[in-house]
Amino acid sequence: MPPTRRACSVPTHLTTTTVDFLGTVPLFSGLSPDELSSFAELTRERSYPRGSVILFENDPGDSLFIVRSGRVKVVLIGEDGREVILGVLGVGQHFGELALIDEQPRSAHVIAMEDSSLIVLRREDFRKRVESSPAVAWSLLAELSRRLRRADDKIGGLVLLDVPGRIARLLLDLSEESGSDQIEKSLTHQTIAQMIGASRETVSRAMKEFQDAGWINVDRRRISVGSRQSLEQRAQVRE
Amino acid sequence: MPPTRRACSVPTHLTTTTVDFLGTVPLFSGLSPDELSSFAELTRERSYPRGSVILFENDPGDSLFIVRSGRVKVVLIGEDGREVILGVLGVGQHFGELALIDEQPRSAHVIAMEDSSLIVLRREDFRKRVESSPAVAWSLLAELSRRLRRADDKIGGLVLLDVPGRIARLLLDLSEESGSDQIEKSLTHQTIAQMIGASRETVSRAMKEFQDAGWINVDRRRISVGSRQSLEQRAQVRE
DNA sequence: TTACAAGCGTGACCAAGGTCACGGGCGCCC
DNA sequence: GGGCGCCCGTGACCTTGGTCACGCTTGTAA
Repeated sequence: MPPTRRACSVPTHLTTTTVDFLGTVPLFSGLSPDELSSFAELTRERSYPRGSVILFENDPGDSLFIVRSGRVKVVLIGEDGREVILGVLGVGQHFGELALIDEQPRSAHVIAMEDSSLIVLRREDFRKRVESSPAVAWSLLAELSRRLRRADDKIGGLVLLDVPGRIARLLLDLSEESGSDQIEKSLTHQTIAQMIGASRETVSRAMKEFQDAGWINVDRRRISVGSRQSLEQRAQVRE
Repeated sequence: MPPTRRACSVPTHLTTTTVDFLGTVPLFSGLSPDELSSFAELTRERSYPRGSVILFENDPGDSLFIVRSGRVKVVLIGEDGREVILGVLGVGQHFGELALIDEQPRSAHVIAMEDSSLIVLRREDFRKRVESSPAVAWSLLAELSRRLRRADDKIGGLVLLDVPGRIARLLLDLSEESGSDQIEKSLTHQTIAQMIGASRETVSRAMKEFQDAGWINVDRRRISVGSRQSLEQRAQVRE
């Protein structure tokens, strides 16, 4: 699947379109055009080729990033090299707020999954904005809340569900996110495995069962949900 | 271990002491005495006996709670009855913000581990404060960040570490929290098991090994860390 | 077209850890 | 003091799922 590369945009700093783009970012919904453009001025744009590391765990880090194009993953890496994917962020989503709020070092690596272009904001600039604009503070709270819920969910899933259950839950989440039975992004079994804490092989076997049961359909690496209900049931704790 | 029950406080509404107490809560650090007392007026206080459920997962929920005395646990419960402890909150800590920020239903149960007394704030009252006081918004952001980091850590631990590793990490966290090698609260193996997603028996065996190795000392259910370094090493991924 | 790299399917094997079943210690309340 | 309720220690099993080792498919590049 080809990386979403637009003919137009190369690193040159195109202030006008940046403003427009920022207007579409949920974090900044509720800002007036004026506020938006004053924001946009503080902004830099950087591109990262697929596979490049955007930030490292334990770096001090003092910037906020917003995905302008492409897709990035947030991962933990064990010393043996195994990866755990904490999240996948697409266009309009942001990361790096934590280090920026509490001044702790970065808590995970972030890696570009496709060629990606990111908007960068420095701590002090961002901080001032947040403090002076309750709307931004509130969206930020809302976003962190959402992530915290997801994280807690994930913990619950890891402890209470077996691997097929976790896959079922993941698929339901993804389809909900895309708003249809189709899951937008094509995912490899390897990636799924890293998202739910399992091995590639086990995912393969479970996915096959789901297909055979008719709960999902897979066509050229694109998954769609057949029977939401069966999946939901499978995603429940059983005894 | 006896529940911390003070001779003084029964449900009567003692505004003065409430203000003093709120002043010690991290969430409200940075508020002027005036602001504090106007806050205190919006407040109710309730007591919960040990074991009682303070709030249920999926309840709509529109209040914020602050622990005034006692201790509560945040838990997920599978339909087979297994419990996962997401966190344990002590005096001065708060819960219930999420439902209050994003208006989603509660994401977990909260249960009193000891007889506890809680301060309750209603959504609208709290919301107004947050919006008008950047300091509170900022502490809230900081607290959510902290929790998010911990949650992500926990996810990493669940996927990358074996049971002894997770215990080691937990012990290190707890001792850090208490600021000494002694771990304040006495924990049963059962509780530890639920905190790290393991069975009581496995915890028993692992703890015994740690003792035999001299990494920890246990005296009448009170744990203290002997060799921090060995624990740290055990809490790393190994191959 | 061939060639090569990713990704997938599957079988065989193994081990971490869950489950069950006890027995024993310790504190508490009658 | 006797009984009861918790907690902990430990052995015997068994299941889930990780690991290894292949070989097959498919998509992409020369």
